[in-house]
Amino acid sequence: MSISEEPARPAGAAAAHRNIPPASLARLTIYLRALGTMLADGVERVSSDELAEATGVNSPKVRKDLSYLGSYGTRGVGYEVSYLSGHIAAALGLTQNWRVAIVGAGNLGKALAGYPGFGSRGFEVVALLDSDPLVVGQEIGWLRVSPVDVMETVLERTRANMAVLSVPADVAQGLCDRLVACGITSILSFAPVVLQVPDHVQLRKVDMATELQILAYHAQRARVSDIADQARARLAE
Amino acid sequence: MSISEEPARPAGAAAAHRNIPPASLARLTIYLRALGTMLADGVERVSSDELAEATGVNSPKVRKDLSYLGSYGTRGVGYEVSYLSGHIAAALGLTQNWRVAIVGAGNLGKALAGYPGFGSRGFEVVALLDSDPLVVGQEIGWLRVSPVDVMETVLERTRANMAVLSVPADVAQGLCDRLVACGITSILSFAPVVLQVPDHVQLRKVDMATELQILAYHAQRARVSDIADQARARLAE
DNA sequence: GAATGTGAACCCATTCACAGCG
DNA sequence: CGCTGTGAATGGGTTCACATTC
Repeated sequence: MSISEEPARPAGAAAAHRNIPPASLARLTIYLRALGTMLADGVERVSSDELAEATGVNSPKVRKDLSYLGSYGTRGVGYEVSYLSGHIAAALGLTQNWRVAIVGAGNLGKALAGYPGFGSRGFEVVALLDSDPLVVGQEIGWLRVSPVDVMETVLERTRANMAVLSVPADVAQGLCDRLVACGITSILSFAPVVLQVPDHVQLRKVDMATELQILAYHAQRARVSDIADQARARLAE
Repeated sequence: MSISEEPARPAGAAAAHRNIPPASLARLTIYLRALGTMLADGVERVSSDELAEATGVNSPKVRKDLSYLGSYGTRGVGYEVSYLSGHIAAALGLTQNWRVAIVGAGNLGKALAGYPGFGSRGFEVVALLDSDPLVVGQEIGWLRVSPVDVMETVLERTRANMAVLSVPADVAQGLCDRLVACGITSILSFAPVVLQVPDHVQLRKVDMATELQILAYHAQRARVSDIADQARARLAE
């Protein structure tokens, strides 16, 4: 609850303007990354055209997306990189620190724990959990893998407020339930199953099988079209 | 080209009905997985309601999605699991075998190579490539890691027709270009950068940073709403 | 002059209700 | 009678043009 509802905000709320459409939200994270590299390169100003070029979207879309946050540009000039970057980060809620627990320290969990852009933007991995006795106790980066048995204790001690599930499909729902019971309300799952969570919990899924199958569909279509093209070409002779 | 065009198909094409809307396409892969586990459980028939329940969508949506493939259900009864499963697989182009090259054999690449549901549905990992001399030569599953230097040779020998990019951001575009030059037209990238590819290449991106930031946005909004709720509650007293 | 910000038009996706069929 | 399949209505996202501002 309280998500997806918009009960006529009493106005005057500091950050968090009107709610951002999901499609725009996803793109804002991309703009943010592009702005980050520009900032690192010492670029000071950017136009919607340039930002569009860098992120692979078109410029009206960029402007519309940015307009959901408010007017942070200068007409005739463009956007100041650091200023815009800061405002997007604030709108996304990246000014506070998010403490992430990674459940499942297999290859995927290890890869995620070592993910560079992770620590940077307000995210910190505070716990790594696994059920395998051979993995428990291993040091990954600055962290030691804890046993999942004591997940509840670890989550409380580390005050984690987000979780990543990188475990096999058959144990995902059980662990997900335990995370929810611990009060975690933001979960990113890599497990190839549909997970059930209460309404107040935000669950996002990354699914490689889905992605590959979508690619397969398009590749197949391209092949079929090619064959059709060839057939037409032959007929045209 | 030839993708996203629909030049009045001359009718009579075997598989590949009219093109499936992207949103439906993504869900079809989920139905397919659910049907797979049902099949394994010996379930023979399923209704749109049950399939909806299992996949977390609503039943009219399920029916509409399935209707894009044609009429494979029986009114008053439901769908035969194996029959429907087969038709979805065919529509997605999973009847042929896709040979996937994984570029980048770090933790992520290794995790992907070992991904279980991978080999199952028409996908086979045929090559694993890395630039690190310490990683090259390692055996992961049934595969030996090859040096990226000879990527072109390996791709040709293995007749790979799909690629997964699991490499750091700064080398992703270069490797992507080389994949395209090799004739690869389907690429799944895990690198946190915007990649430029020609129109005829299908590129999909999985981006953990984006996912976490979207979660952060919602979590922050929930928090803000909660505070607002509390304020309202206090005022109401 | 140049580029932002936005209302209006357009297009795709979801929802709904119900006709059609076993 | 039950459940599928689908047109029609609704809602959200994208595109476009242009008024607006520096």
